[in-house]
Amino acid sequence: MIIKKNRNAPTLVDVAREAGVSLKTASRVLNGSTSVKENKAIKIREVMSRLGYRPNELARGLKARKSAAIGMIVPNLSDPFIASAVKAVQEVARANGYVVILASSGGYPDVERSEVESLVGRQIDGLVIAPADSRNSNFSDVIPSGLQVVTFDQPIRKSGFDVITVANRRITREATQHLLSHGFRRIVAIGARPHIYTCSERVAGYRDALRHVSLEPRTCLVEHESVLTRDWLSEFAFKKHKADAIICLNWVCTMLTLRALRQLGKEPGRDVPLLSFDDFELADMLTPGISAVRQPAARFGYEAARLLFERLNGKAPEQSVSLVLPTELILRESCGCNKSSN
Amino acid sequence: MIIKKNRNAPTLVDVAREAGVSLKTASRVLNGSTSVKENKAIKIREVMSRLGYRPNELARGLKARKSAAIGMIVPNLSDPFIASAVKAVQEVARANGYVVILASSGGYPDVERSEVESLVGRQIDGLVIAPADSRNSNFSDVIPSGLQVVTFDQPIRKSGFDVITVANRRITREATQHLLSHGFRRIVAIGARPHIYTCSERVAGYRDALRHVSLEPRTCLVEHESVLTRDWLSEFAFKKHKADAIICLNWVCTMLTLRALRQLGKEPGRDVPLLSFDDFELADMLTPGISAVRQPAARFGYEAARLLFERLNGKAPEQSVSLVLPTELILRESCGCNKSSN
DNA sequence: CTGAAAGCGCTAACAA
DNA sequence: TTGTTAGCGCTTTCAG
Repeated sequence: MIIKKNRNAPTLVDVAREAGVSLKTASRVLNGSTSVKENKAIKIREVMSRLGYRPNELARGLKARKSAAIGMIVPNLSDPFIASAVKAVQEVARANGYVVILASSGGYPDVERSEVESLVGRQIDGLVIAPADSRNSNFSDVIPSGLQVVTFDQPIRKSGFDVITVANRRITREATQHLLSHGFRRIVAIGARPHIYTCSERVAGYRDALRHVSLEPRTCLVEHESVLTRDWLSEFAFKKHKADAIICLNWVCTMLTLRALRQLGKEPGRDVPLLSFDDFELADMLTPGISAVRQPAARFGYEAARLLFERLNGKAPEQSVSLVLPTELILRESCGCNKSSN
Repeated sequence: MIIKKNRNAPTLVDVAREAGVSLKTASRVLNGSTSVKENKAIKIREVMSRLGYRPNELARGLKARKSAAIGMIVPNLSDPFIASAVKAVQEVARANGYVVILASSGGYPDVERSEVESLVGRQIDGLVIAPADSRNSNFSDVIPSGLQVVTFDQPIRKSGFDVITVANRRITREATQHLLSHGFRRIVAIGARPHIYTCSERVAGYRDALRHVSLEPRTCLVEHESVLTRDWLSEFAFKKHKADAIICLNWVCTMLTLRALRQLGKEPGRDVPLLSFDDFELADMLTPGISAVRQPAARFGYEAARLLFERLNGKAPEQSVSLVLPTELILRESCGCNKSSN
């Protein structure tokens, strides 16, 4: 129970003493300064490895006023889109000698805010964040002026942070138009958390497409994904809107809709044509294959991290940059394509 | 380009000065000590919030010799099983006032080792790790004696670390026996990285089952998942072993096999009965549904973190604990069950 | 109940 | 090329 006082963890002082040099000289070799006599340097390095010396990054950070750590906050790690982005950020960070502190907001602005505060307290040098809510994510006031922030997936309004997105509205319009081109007229859009940016942009794109052909939009939007059940779908998509096709506005919605449809005895894509915003593993393995809008998940992470490190290295534009990544509309069968070959 | 000297970030000294008390008194309030006159405490708190004071955790950690951070190292964030575990660990850590630094090894012991060194240098208080390789994961020598380590998914041999696993061998034996019960006789096991613990245990379980009925094992093991292509599958599983059923030994193998089968014009589960070690989203949505061994992914994370924090709080058994989590064999149709209802 | 002073491990002036 | 001397922001004896 009592923690043994480890006379452990050799410090730079130990190294210096052992090598018979001053602290500063040891520090110099640690930091790769050239101005140290080669023989001393060798000796010091030898002592370091003999003692198993590891510099204390906390102390370094305290002194240098930087931690060599970046924070990353995401709403939901279970979403493969997010997982890919995290992975990419971690890789880029590592390549830059940085470490990433990962937090998750669960999509709640208040926990997001508290996570930001926690990370700031840890003196992170930068922050990559997929905001919980474009409008209500509220932490600009706790970001110290030196801290670089890059957002992805959705922007934070009036924040001035760099942002990486896709053309949500345009691609959703195109996807909807594609569905229209198959002759469907009662296309319902299924989305969650209608107030968040990505959802509202996609809804807007969907509306654009319908309005263009003078059709009435039929949206089924839930406050929270958990509402999206079989009965809900039956009630709204079918009883109310008489859906003859469905477009799901994010990955979670697609997963839930697929399952709900099955429970209603309707085969997704066959009995009910369907298109998914967000592609996913196995989308092509379902029968029929699910047509989808594909976002470059890993690239979100790469670009966010790249941008962040450019800023940290002082080589980035003055103003905040807004990067729009390309998307792809992957046509498989569920949208109505290639029915014959099915 | 030139970083502006921010006369920013108020420190405790600023707070104390502003409140007209000594540094120590401010510190006491910060740490919730009771022995401070209420009126002073109030004043200090008021100043803190007015100044937007945030304690510098680096400095705290330096002094306290602990960072309130734990490290987590995983082989592959894209694997949903791993993602769930990470999510769970993060949640538990947050609940304990800790932060998690996430690193990924890509399955390579040498990068894993370097990540461990990096984390240790950051003075993490604990480490949760899904080792890259049970036999070759090699970093015990860089773990300071005070650092608590919990491994999951696979143990590290002779490490003495706590470990959380499932009964890989038993459940794979049972899964194989289930396949046998359907009358299949040329069941091939497809796995990757045969030297790692989970793979070899599962292969052993598979062998147990076949040996029990005097059948010859037919294993198709690749050094790396990337080898698992359509042609490879055709060559080994079918030309060589004449597979009449397949058992995939992990998620990645399942994904690749599913796809390869389709490319060979064989419908997984219909033309080739199949069972997957690792359940996955949509396993039930494929036609036929894919039967699978389900590991309690999130529980791996919860238990690992729980155990770690028990140790950090000094309330855990002296000796290292080995926890075996329950698994489930989810029978859908791909194994040969319920063909009629299909 | 409160404060002065020392120091966690490291780096950065500033000499020597 | 080297060493001495201050701190980074915080906690903590140990006196008052």
